[in-house]
Amino acid sequence: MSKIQHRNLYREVADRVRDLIERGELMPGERISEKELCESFGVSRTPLREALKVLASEGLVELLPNRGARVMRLTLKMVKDTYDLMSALEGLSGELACQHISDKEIDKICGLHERMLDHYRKRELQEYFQVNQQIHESILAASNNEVLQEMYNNLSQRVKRVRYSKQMTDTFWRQAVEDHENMIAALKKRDGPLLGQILRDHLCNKLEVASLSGVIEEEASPSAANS
Amino acid sequence: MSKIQHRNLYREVADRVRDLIERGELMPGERISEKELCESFGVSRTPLREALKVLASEGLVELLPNRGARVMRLTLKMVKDTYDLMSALEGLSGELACQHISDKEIDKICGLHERMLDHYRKRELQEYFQVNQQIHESILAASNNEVLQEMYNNLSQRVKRVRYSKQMTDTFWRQAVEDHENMIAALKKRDGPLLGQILRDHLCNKLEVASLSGVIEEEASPSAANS
DNA sequence: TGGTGGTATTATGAATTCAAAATGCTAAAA
DNA sequence: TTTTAGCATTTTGAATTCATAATACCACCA
Repeated sequence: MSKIQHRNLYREVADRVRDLIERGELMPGERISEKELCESFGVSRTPLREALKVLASEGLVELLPNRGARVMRLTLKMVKDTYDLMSALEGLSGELACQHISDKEIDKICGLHERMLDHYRKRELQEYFQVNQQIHESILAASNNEVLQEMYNNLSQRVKRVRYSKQMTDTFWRQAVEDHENMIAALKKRDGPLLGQILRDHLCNKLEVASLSGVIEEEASPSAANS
Repeated sequence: MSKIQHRNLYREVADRVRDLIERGELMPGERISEKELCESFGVSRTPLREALKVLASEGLVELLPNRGARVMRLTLKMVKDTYDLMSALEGLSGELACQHISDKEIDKICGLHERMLDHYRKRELQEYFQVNQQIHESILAASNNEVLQEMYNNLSQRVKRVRYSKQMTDTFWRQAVEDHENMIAALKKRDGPLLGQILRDHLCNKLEVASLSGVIEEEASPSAANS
């Protein structure tokens, strides 16, 4: 029996705004007009304002007192810092996963790994990333630590909108796949410390950061803030 | 020149409620009556409700749709999970600190370390914990990663109210001090991976968890929820 | 006596209203 | 021509009001 979802308006609104930010319809630094959004959602200002408060404490939105809200702007440093954090959390997730994971779950992840290898061999970058992400998500889920999952998802949400333009060089890609081979081995042995180490050092995140150096505006470029 | 603090009511209110929770004037599971709090703060319901939304997404408060707010109840598992997370974050903070920390800051931490040792020798538990905490905070600050600091502080806030009744056995205490000796050594060498490792495994957190097993109600004991 | 149904009360959710701050515009002065 | 003062407009902050869901209470019935 599935739970009855008492959805309040402010939750609904928060989800919608989150979505707008994620898909880039609200750009970083862009002013969020309460009036405009209220009209497009067909709600009054109260639930919208409540939603904005929530999004602010999630780090997606910036509230300037008496001057409204704007989509949080990501500096290169913030993104780097966030990825560092995510690596550490992934490390922990691996360590914990080894303590809790069932044989069946390991099998499932191995299956994903095989599929990933397949996409690697066929050089299907898009599909590769997708399965790759599923593997990391599975490990995170196996950690059996909900606080960890909540935090990781929050961080991931923050940087989601800059997740594109991942150009893999051949050497990087090979190294990443090698990391995954080692991960699977550690997982099968249920060697938590080892899996943790591998995940913390896994260069997938590091790579993304590296490839970002051009994509994000560095520090406050005042012009980008306006309108 | 210090920034002008445009403090909105909802921030003020959130701080006040956070404080009430931290100091145990609002107990876990206790119903939060909007009317009552509004009257005691002398504000209308709007800013209070906004504050509650924020506190909810900070994990301090639980919002039951159409049924009001209550102080988040901590299960033993949640606290354990949170401490696991905090250890991982401390590990990261150590790793990063080694990359950024100045000689002067290292000196400062060494000074704190000496003071801590002194309290250890004199068996001044209270003072020991205080200086101990300052050391960890200094390392966190030296990490130069604000996202990390924000997240650590949030987690710390969540479990603050169960931070008491730390009874140290002699062996534990000695081990903890030994850890600190190694930490200082790693810090002086600026050996990030080593300091990270030590901090992740530092049994201070593990100890606290262990000592909690009796303190917190395990899982939903329905009676504790009411009134 | 225990349980069910229905009404009254209370508390929450959301819209509206009122107040205050910020912004934009025009005009006057340096 | 540029700057600044002052007013009008817009936008945000907070209180109030209205609507709706939850709770408490009581009578009625088995």
